[in-house]
Order: sequence, then C-alpha cells, then structure tokens
Amino acid sequence: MQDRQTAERPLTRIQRKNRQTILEAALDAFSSYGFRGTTVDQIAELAGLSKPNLLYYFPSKEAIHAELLSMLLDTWLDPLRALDPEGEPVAEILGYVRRKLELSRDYPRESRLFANEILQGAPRIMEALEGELKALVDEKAALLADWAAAGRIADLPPHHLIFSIWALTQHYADFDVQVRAVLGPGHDPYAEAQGFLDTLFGKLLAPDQRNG
Amino acid sequence: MQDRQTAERPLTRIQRKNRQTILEAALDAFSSYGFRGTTVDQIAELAGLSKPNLLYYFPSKEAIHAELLSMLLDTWLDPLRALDPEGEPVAEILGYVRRKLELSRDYPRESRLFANEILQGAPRIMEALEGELKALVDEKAALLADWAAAGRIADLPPHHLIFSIWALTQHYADFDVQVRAVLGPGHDPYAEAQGFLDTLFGKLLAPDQRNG
DNA sequence: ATGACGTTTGACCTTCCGGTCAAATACACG
DNA sequence: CGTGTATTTGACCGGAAGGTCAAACGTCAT
Repeated sequence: MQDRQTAERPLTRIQRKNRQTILEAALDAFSSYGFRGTTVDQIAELAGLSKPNLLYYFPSKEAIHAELLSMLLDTWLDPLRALDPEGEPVAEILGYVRRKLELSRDYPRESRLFANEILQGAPRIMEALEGELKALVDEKAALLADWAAAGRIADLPPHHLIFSIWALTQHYADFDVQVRAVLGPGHDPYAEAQGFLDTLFGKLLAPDQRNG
Repeated sequence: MQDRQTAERPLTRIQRKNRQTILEAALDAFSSYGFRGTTVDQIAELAGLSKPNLLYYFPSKEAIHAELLSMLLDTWLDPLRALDPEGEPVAEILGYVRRKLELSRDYPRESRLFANEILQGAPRIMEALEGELKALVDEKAALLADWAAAGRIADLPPHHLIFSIWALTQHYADFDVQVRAVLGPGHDPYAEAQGFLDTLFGKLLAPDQRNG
C-alpha cells in the first residue's frame, strides 16, 4: 500500500470494503464505551479482522476516531443547512425538528459519539465548533431573527431556540436507556416524542398577537 | 484502619478530610475524562496523595465512582421531589425548571458525570433508574396529569414534559463547550437560558382555552 | 506463469494501569 | 513518654493495551 496518503492511489475494492467495516465496528464500540473505553482489539474483533490488519488500514485508533467525527459533523449539520429562508417559517422549523428527531432515531450511535466528544470538552472538534458550526448557526440565527422581526414567529433568542431543538431531539438518542427505563415497556419513545415536540414548538413559535 | 466496614468504627478527622478530598478530585477527573479515561494516579495527583494512600481510603477506582454516583442521584432528584401538589401548577413547574437549571449551573461536573454514565448505557445505575427514579417520575407524572385534567395546565404527555425539562436544563451543563463555542464571547449562557426557558415553559403550559 | 504489489498474521515490544505489600512514619491517648 | 493504632509511601506485580515488524500469503495485469 506504500504511501497511500501522498500518492493518492485510488482505493482498491478490498480497501473500500475493509475501511467501511472497520468504521462501522468502531462506531459501535466508540459510541458504547467512549474513546478510552474502547480497545483496538475490540474494534478488530467486531470487524472480523486481526489487530495488525486493522492497523494496516488506519494508522492508529486516534485516526479511526477522527475519521468518524469528521464524517459525522457534516451529516449532523445537514438538516440545519436545509432550513429554507423562502419557506413558511413555522413549517420550516417544525420540519427541522422532525428531521433532527429522525436523525436521533436512525443514527443514535452517531449522536452518542458526538455527545461523548462534547462532554469531554470537545478536544478533537473544538476547531470545527468555533468555525464551521458557529458560522452556520449564526447564519440561521439571523434568519430566525428576521422571521421574528417580521412577526412570522414569536420573538425568541434565536441561538437558544436552536439549542432547544438540539437538546430536545438528541436527548432521545443520548439518554435512550433512561427514557426507556422511566417509560417502562410498551412505549415507542420516538413516536411519542414526535407528537410532543410538534406541540411544543407549535406553541412556542406561534407569533404573539400584535396589538396594532 | 482494619475492617472499617464491619466494625463501623467512626471516621477519624483525617479520614473525613481525605475521603472528601478524594471524592472532589475524582469528580473533577471522572466528569472530564469519563470512567475509563481517568486513571487512579490522576485522581491521586489531583487530591495531593500518593496512589497507595488513596487506595487506603477506597478499595478501588470502581468504589470511588460508585460512591459519587450514589451521592449524586439523591441531589439530582431533590428538585423533582419538591414539586408540590398543593402549589399553583404553572408556578410549581417553572420553579422546578429554574431549580434544575441552577443545578446545571452550580454543579456541571455532577451533570456530566451522570450524562457520561447514561450515555454508556447506565451499567452502574440501571437499577436505580428502573426503581427509585421511575417511581418518583411516575408519581409526579400522575400529578401533572391531574393538573392537566383539571385544566390548570395544558394537556401534554407528562413523562415527555419531564424529559423536556431534563433535556433543556442539562444541555447547558453537558454541552457547555458547544454552547459557548457557538455563542462566542460576551454571553452568559445560564442567564439567557433562564429567560428563554421561562418563556418556553410559560407558553407550553398555558392551559388551552376551553370551549364550553 | 510470474512478478509486483496488495493483504494478512504471529510474535513481539513498550508503556500504562489498577492494585498489593511490607516497612516506615505520624498520631492519639493513657 | 510510650505504645498501639492510623496513615503514608517506595517498590513491585501482572495484565492489558497501542503499536511494530518481518515474513507469509493473495491477487491481478501482463
């Protein structure tokens, strides 16, 4: 494989397959046990490879983790990017809430991986938070502020409005075991959350009755 | 010290002081790096003790962690316990939100320790979640349902209402670095959150206008 | 079929880490 | 002061974990 980095030779069929398998296994492990709590042997076992073989595809445990995080951030921000300035404000925001909740439901491992990273002080993605993430949020916050100024949604601090969407949707993925423990059997947390969050943001965003 | 467990000799002055110091140091470390990410040497260093000395006061790293978690749960549930059936419903709930937010502000390490544990599947406190926690939440959920039935607050799924309070308040402690990265300098997240959450739950809980 | 390159592995190295132990040092109290 | 108990520590142990390496094995294009 010599110098895949600089030579940029295209990936072989086997490389594509094994890198994929490894990332999948690593996501499983990292999201369950955290970075330090996961061992390379564990990932290798999950991926059905020997440890040296795994380290043939990625230079280190760090590198696997980094790759996962960088792939993650994009996916994670997509729903927010899709917030359309031309759309109907309340419908746009409710749509964002729904997409974000679906992300929690369909990709809980990714959500937990991200939560883990932030909890530990975001040592590996602080840069992205202060750059890419902040820029996008600022942009969309400005949009929300415009909508509020136009009386099309309630007047709320836009950044905190966004935080509230993140908090409420990710909670169902990150705190899944607690949610299920408290609800007991016979519940579908995500289905129930769907309705509840729809109501919540519906009431929250309804424009104030203007007097004049 | 021989057999402190069974003999139940009262703790000496030095024992009280050192156990306290160790728990404080361990809270710092565990909440920052997680259980696996924290080493005993690290805790000992923070506490200003040698490793064997630390292990003279606690039998293992596990034991320190367990002690912290069990102390934590009580503190954490107190504000919910304080929800008063005799009080004015909306004021009671807004008071709960405020106390929970203050807990996040004043004890962010505890919040992160808890979040870490849940994220990893709550291996060490699942029992408490399904027992003590569920019982208390069920009791308070019934109270909320009563209030809703009496038309004193909006009709909402009570468990999810409680989840939303947890999610929104703990978010500011657990995702602190993200919140600050996105807001940029010159913000007081907790002060702003205070006002925002007051508005949010005010609107959410306002009883529906009855037609009849 | 063969040579070049891609893939896999067993054995091994080093460091870290949780925990132990015996011996030394402080402390309290009669 | 002296003695029994509490406290502290340096040295050490065994296992786990991240990573390396040389050699063996596949694959594929000519």
